[in-house]
Amino acid sequence: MITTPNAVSARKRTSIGSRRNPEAEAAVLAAARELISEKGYAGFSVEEVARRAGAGKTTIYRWYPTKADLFIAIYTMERSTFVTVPDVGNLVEELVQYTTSLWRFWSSHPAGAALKGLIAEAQGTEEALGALRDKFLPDRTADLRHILTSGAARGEIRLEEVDDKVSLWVGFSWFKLLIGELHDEDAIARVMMQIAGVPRHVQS
Amino acid sequence: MITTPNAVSARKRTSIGSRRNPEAEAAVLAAARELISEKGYAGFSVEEVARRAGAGKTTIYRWYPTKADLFIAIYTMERSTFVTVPDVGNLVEELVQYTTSLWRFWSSHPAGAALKGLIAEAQGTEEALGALRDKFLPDRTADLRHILTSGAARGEIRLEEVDDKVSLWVGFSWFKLLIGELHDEDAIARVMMQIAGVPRHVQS
Amino acid sequence: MITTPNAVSARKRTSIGSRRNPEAEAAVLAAARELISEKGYAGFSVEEVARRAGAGKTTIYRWYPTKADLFIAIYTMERSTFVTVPDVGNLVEELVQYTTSLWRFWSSHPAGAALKGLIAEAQGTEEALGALRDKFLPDRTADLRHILTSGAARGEIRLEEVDDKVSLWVGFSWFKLLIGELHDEDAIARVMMQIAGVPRHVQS
Amino acid sequence: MITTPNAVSARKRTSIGSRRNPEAEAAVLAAARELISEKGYAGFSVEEVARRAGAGKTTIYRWYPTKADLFIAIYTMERSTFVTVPDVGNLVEELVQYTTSLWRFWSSHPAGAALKGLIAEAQGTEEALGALRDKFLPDRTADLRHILTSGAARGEIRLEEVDDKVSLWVGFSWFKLLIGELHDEDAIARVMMQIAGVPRHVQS
DNA sequence: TTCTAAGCGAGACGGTACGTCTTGTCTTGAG
DNA sequence: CTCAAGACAAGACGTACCGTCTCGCTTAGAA
Repeated sequence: MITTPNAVSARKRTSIGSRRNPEAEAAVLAAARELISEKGYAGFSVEEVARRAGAGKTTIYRWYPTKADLFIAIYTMERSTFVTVPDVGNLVEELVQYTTSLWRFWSSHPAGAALKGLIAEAQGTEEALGALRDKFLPDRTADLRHILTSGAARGEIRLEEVDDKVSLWVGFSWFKLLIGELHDEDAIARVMMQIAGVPRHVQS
Repeated sequence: MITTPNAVSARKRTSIGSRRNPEAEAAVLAAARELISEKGYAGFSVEEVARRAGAGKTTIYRWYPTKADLFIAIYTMERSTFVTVPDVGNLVEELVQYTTSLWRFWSSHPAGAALKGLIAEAQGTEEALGALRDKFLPDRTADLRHILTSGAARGEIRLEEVDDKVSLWVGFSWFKLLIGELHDEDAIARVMMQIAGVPRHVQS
Repeated sequence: MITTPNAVSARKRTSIGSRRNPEAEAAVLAAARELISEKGYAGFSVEEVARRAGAGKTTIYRWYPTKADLFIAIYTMERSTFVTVPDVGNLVEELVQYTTSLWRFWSSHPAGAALKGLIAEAQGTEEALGALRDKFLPDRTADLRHILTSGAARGEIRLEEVDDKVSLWVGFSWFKLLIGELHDEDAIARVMMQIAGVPRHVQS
Repeated sequence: MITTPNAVSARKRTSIGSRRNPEAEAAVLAAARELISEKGYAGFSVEEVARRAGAGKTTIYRWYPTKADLFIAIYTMERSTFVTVPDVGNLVEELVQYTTSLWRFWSSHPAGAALKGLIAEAQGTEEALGALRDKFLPDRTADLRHILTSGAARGEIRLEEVDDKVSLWVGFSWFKLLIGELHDEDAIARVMMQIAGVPRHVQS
């Protein structure tokens, strides 16, 4: 495999003293992002990232001791930019908007592949599982939890249900992500009503 | 690495002519089962399975061209024996029983690890994804679909909702499996009510 | 196969930075030497060399992209030490001494097996053939050529004959090596006279 | 690799009872011949021969316990047809003609590759070496020996020299074969004079 | 200023696994 | 007893990554 030098990899980068070189960090992340969007989770390797970024493997391992950390970093890179939290005062509507924007984010950015990689990685090592469950999940579901809690405050659902609804929502979205059915956006509206607990006769 | 001979590996097995040797097949499956329950998805390799089973790698690849196929085989080995489909005439109750028995199956047998491995593998290769989505999933959700369809026949839910409820249920269960929270059996009852769509005031 | 640790394999060797570790190189060569003298050309595998040397296969392939290169390295390791170029001012005498010392070298060191391996390997792959013909042969026949050229300078043979005599000599020596008749040292004197072109009546 | 079925492989051949089926034998030899001329010594495998010939591997191993035996069979198949023993009453001339015809035979038929394979194989196993030295060589040098003996009878060389000259001749020819220089036919005349021992002043 | 501490690229190192290939043995079932 | 077919154990092939290590360089800030 020939190293594909590109705009990203500023060649002949070097140390800028006894602290991190943000250029190097950016190059690594960009290369990782590029690689995972090109080849997916398979075909993603630290070796190749280093090659493309023109970085030493050590440099990468210094910042991201685990592949999971790297995936999280790729994921986090852009998430906040693209996914917005709607505030329309209606639970189902908010869930639908939020889910739709997230699924589109997963589809259109390396983020989807990165999350798949993170989940897959978590099945392999205990640390990765910990990172996923205890660090990634709480952070990434904060918005969702906020939406649900607001709904509860408005009386649309009960507060005790929030946790379970989070699990349901995450499970459903991951499932669609993992089996590659993010294109099925029609399901979103139907399932969000279900999760929000809208009575049957209203759902027609 | 010294080969660890064990009960499983009937030594000095050989060909029984121009068709499969069931002994060899059994030894391979047993070794695979054992290995995945010991070391999990990481640390599972065809190489090691062959070593333990006293089988040639070719033999394994002959039957299971993909790791995914092997995971499915391990999973299928015992599933039917352990997971039974309840028939009590009440949707929530049936879902709770079914889910509980499945979660316990995942927890107590290599099956859980095998399924995690299958899902992880599916993130890596296109074939594995196909096997998971188009072969494994339809088969393995048939029982669930039956439970839901029966409930619809009794008028507990509407028939059009079945597909989405299957997705919700699978998503939820996979999620708990993937983040290692199968021990949280209390959630089952609450979430099954939610999935079944039992009105809020009844859920108390 | 249980790894047989031996004197050769300095355990727990590691990198010494971004350049070759001569210790590792030595261990590989020693293991290869040992292996070929033990098991011959068949039974020589990079895998086993790596095992014995306590080296990664990659390490070996890094230096010796082809088995042929490895054979050449083994051969070259000691050749110069053991085979000396005589200088007695008489062509036949020099050829006899040189041939005898070379045959004994082939008999008593892994070198013989290595050369046989190199020749056999060259029948299999084009690169090996190239290495043998264009790299190995010219180098290794330089001494012989020198002996013959000196003889020509003294008028014992004609200069135009040197190339053919080299071919004759190499052919004869390889032949004896390849069919395992290096013990037949009596033939040396007779054949060297023939190659040198000593008239028949003198040969009695 | 896709099996290339061809005219050679009589499909759906079967046993003709309790003795060898000459059709099968022919198919095996033809396939072997074809294979070695196509891919050379490397890329020659019993497996592939069986595939092409539509023969069972067992069948091949029954007749040719060693690869060497198979090579000899391929070689012998055509040798007698193509190489003729000249009889012109002049040693050098006979040697030149004989050598030329043999080199051309090696170049233009699978025979050359087969002989290279046989020699290479002989470096690997003791049986192959035995077959080469004790069975193949005496047979195949009978003609040459006859030529030389006749020359001795005519007084051109001495009878005691025959053995050494055979070695010289075989060594030289093998050498040219093994390093792939059979095209160098000019060398033949010069070297045959040398082997025949024609005095220098005549060689001009 | 000089020294120290860390970051950085490069890439060698011992390993492990991959999926393919070949070897020589074995058995069946048909003839 | 022969044959085609092909399963089987074994293990080598050459490639790809893993995560660790050391080198030799660069720079910033502490002494």
